[in-house]
Amino acid sequence: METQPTILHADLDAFYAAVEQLLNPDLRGKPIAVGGGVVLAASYEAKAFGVRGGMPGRRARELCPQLIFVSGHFAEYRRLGDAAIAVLGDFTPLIERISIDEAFADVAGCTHLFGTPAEIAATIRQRVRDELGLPISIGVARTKHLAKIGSQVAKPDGLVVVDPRRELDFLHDLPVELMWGVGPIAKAKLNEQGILTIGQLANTPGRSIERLLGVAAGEKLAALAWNRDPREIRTHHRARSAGAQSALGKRRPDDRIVQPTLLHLADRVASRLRAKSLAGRTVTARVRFADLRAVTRSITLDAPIAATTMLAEIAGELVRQELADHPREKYISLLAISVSHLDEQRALQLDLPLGLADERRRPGAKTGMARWTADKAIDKIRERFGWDAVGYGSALETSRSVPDEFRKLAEKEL
DNA sequence: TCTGGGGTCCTAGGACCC
DNA sequence: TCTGGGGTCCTAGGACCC
Repeated sequence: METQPTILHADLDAFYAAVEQLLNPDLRGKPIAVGGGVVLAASYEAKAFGVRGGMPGRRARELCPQLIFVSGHFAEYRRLGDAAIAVLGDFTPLIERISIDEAFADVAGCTHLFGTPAEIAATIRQRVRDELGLPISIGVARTKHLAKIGSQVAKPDGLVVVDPRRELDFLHDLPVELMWGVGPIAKAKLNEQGILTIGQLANTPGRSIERLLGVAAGEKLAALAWNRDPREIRTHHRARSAGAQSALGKRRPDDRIVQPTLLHLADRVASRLRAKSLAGRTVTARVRFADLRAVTRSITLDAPIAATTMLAEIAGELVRQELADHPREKYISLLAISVSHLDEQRALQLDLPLGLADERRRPGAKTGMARWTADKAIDKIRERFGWDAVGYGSALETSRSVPDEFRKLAEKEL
């Protein structure tokens, strides 16, 4: 007797655009894009013209002159995304949420209550349609990889159940780029070798794939191509890093730009860490130049930090080194800060100034205790009055190319 | 007319330790 | 003087995913 396919992958179709068309009936059936300077999301009608997420608004308008731009209803995305995932939650607690609009679920334990996995998937799709007004595609299979591919094949607004007896038949005819982990670069390398389908990949010697894509990727893809996917549903993820970035257009790497930008980024990252009683030992700063080449520099500290000004200063030093290493670069186009090696801070330690030892090297600087107190005070005010009530980096308001609400949607739970 | 912002994981070289 | 090997951590870059 075979294992039944009980893994579902559910994926809301063109989610942000679908929400806009739900909220405003005039937009239904029309090519729309959420965003302005940059396309954050496009409706299927717009995708038909080649409009894609991340594309400059101007380019999108060239491709599709009748494209309608709408500013996003980000709070609605949050609400409806959560509501859709909650429908899954009515069937099983075994849910792994991937993003605002996508999740895996394992329904093995509830088929006696609700019917076969295929019936459950059909019910979920109907309920999301009826209760929320949104199309959602679902793949059902024995593994996450097949379920994910199933939902991609099912789009838009479809359901695909992969018959356990026909898994390799299903898989091997599909193009390699449908596999998890095959992006534009890997696809090009594989295609160059005449490998177009997953079946062709499966029948290529493991060694040549590893030579092409590296050992880890080669082994992973070979396993997936033969339908060996050991990954299980993971309901609790621990984030391994937290970061923030800001595109700047094209600017001279001037302290008057760099410092306030880094302070703002540090503020975003550090306050998120403090809210979850986390701190991190490794600070990474990224500078992108005008030609979009980027360099990173990182430092691993002896003790984890979560203080805004300290993070900003360390990032500032890293950025200074990067700029010094590239004296011929006249312009920068992006700054980013990331903190990793995250560690849970015990409540007791949290009330103490972290990195106090650093003060010795900075005579005259604010003490660690003073900084910590200032951070905590800001956190408290924000708890009561909202993020914008107080903080750093207000000078940057005008240069923000993407709304903060959009950023928040992309943040993973720490 | 060069594209936003949040992440994860892998690779490769070097330092350092036993 | 030249010779071995394994393991861990750090750093920089890159591919990929949503």
